[in-house]
Amino acid sequence: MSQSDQESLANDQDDYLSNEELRQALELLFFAYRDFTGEPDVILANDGFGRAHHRVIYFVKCNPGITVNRLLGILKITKQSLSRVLGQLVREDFILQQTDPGDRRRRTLVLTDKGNALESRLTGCQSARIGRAYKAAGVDAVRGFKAVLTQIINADDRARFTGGGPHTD
Amino acid sequence: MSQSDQESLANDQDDYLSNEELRQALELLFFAYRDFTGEPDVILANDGFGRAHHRVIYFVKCNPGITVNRLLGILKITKQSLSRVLGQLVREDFILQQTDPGDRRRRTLVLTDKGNALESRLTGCQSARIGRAYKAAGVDAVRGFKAVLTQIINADDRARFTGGGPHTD
DNA sequence: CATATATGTCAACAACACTGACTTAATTTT
DNA sequence: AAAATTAAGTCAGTGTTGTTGACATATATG
Repeated sequence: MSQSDQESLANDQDDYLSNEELRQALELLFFAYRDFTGEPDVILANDGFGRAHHRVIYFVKCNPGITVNRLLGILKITKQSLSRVLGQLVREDFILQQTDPGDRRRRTLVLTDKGNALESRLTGCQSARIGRAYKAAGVDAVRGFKAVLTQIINADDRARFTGGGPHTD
Repeated sequence: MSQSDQESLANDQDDYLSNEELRQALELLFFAYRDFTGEPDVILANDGFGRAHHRVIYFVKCNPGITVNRLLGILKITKQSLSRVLGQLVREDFILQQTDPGDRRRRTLVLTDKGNALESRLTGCQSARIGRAYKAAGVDAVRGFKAVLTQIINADDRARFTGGGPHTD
């Protein structure tokens, strides 16, 4: 008996855990993420940027004064990958990078006015999409949406949402 | 008054539509999608494949006999991008491509046994992740999860989920 | 002073998307 | 039957985003 056959039998009792239900979830995530990122990608392309720039701008906005190392921890990419993108954003005056007075090895990052303006445009269209979806689905659905998404996230990053603040350690 | 200030005022009445709530949704989607795709990426790398191969294998599995054009419509990438990935999968015997007898311009795609085996492994770990999340969050949360994700998807693809069958036109 | 940490940089490489131009084969339309 | 359209494939070039590995510099900590 194959693994998937076993799963079918095991899940026959709970139809919300059936293979078909799970398969639908995979597709929902694929299409939702594709469309969720589609609009910002167009805006970014105008400035010669990509999705990676968006992520950096977003997390600097939410964590003003964040250091490069902490940003790497959130994004989980190599410093060489971040460096290319971050360097562009700093050179083109979207992000201000300053030496941390407390520990002069560290560089703190904040958005410039230019960076804030771009961040607003990017997050604006994503927020609008989510807002429309939230409104159409209703407040109870939103609770479920967040509960399931939180559980999908790996345990080590889940605390960022179940706990209190941003928690970027 | 800035755009975001206007939004704040407009949304102060519904706290589930506040800027902070929407911002949290953006992050949930980012982290959930990152971790959702993390495990399959490792498996794919063993075969020298990437996420694009996964998507092709997945949609061929769910739509056996699908044509190249319909696959392009689902993935929304260029035929040159698909060609590279699909060509590899056909050459390495994960996908069987045959001329459609009804319209000999068309090529129909199905997974080989080898392709089915890989698909099971890939979808298996994603299904397991979703299954755990569903079980932990509960059946009511799942209903909300699907309702919100469906609304996030662009209207033209939303019918794939609100309606009956796969509907890949 | 030695070691560890934070950051940056150079080089090479791979996956995956894009545009644009062109070809071949088969079907449909006129 | 000729013309137009559709389905699929190919070649060439480009850009974003990630990777590994090696190395450099400044600062902090032991």
